[in-house]
Amino acid sequence: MYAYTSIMGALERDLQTRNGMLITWYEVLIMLEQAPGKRLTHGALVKGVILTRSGVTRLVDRMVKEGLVAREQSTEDRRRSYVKMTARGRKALDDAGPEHSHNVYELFGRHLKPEEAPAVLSFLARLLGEEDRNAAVRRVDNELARQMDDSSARPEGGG
Amino acid sequence: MYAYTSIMGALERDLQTRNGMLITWYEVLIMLEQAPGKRLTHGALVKGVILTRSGVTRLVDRMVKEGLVAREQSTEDRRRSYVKMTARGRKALDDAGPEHSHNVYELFGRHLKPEEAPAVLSFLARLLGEEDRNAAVRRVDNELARQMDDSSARPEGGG
DNA sequence: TTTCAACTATTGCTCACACAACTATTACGG
DNA sequence: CCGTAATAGTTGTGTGAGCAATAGTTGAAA
Repeated sequence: MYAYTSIMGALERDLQTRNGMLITWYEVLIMLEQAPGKRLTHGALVKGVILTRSGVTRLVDRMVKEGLVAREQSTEDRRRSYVKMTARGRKALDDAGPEHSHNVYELFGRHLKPEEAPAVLSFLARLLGEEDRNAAVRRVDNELARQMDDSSARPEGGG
Repeated sequence: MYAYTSIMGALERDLQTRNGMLITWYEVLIMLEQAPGKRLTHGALVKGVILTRSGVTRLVDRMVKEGLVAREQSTEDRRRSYVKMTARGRKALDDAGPEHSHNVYELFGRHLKPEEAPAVLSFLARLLGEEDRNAAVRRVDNELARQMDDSSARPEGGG
């Protein structure tokens, strides 16, 4: 078990470096896309991504530098600053999507047999359900389910 | 799914910071304990821990500094240096063991229903089986199984 | 209005890690 | 024996992250 988490960390690292797109960036872009108004505060990102406030500040810094997102101060509450996707970010997301799905499939979906899926998914859901990461869990669940579908429809794993 | 790996990373971080004992240190100590002659080369550690050579060098550096392990040059091959557990490391391992088991149980075992265990474990085994981390996988499997036993015998999760 | 607490984001500092270049040693082929 | 490759470990450098301290903003109470 001590190895369990380390291994997951390693897989995460694999995912990060396989393409140019880092998984954290991808996560942020996905969150922004799904957000009402296509924008989120740092605080909202902190809840969705597994980072501290400072981590989010710097993550957003890097993404701004790459032109993927832009900051925009809130007019109602000047403590807040919204993070918005740029056209460039939009494009990056579109480009990375298929590749990312492919990686996910390669790493996970390919090994997840249909008859195991319910057990694995419900285990993961319970595992994470008690944390304040419910949104993330739901997304995991959704995407894994989608991967399962894809894997039968298109065994090459693209998407 | 993009969230999946990040979440695992977060859990890893939890495990690391919950006690004084970092999970990587614990892993090294466990490996040393199980090793024939209670000693391992850096190379062997690289295979077991999820780190590069340089990472292991520095990890061992830190552990040496804390007095948990000691380096010892091989006489047959002077490129090699063995890492050996010290008495202090031995004690640290004994102290951390129960706490660690408790954490593992809290984080994982508690959520793993017996009827789900086979699916979850075999999924994880396949997931990781193709990598060159077979040893780690086997340990995961063993320890998870043990956790399952413990959880029925002593629901408080101690070890 | 001033003051104070709560909140949002940023910055300084340090850490653990990867990558790549390096040193030292050993194995192999001539 | 010498030179070349292969191996084991170390070190320089850069990066992403957390923690703690900080600045600025808001709301509420005196």
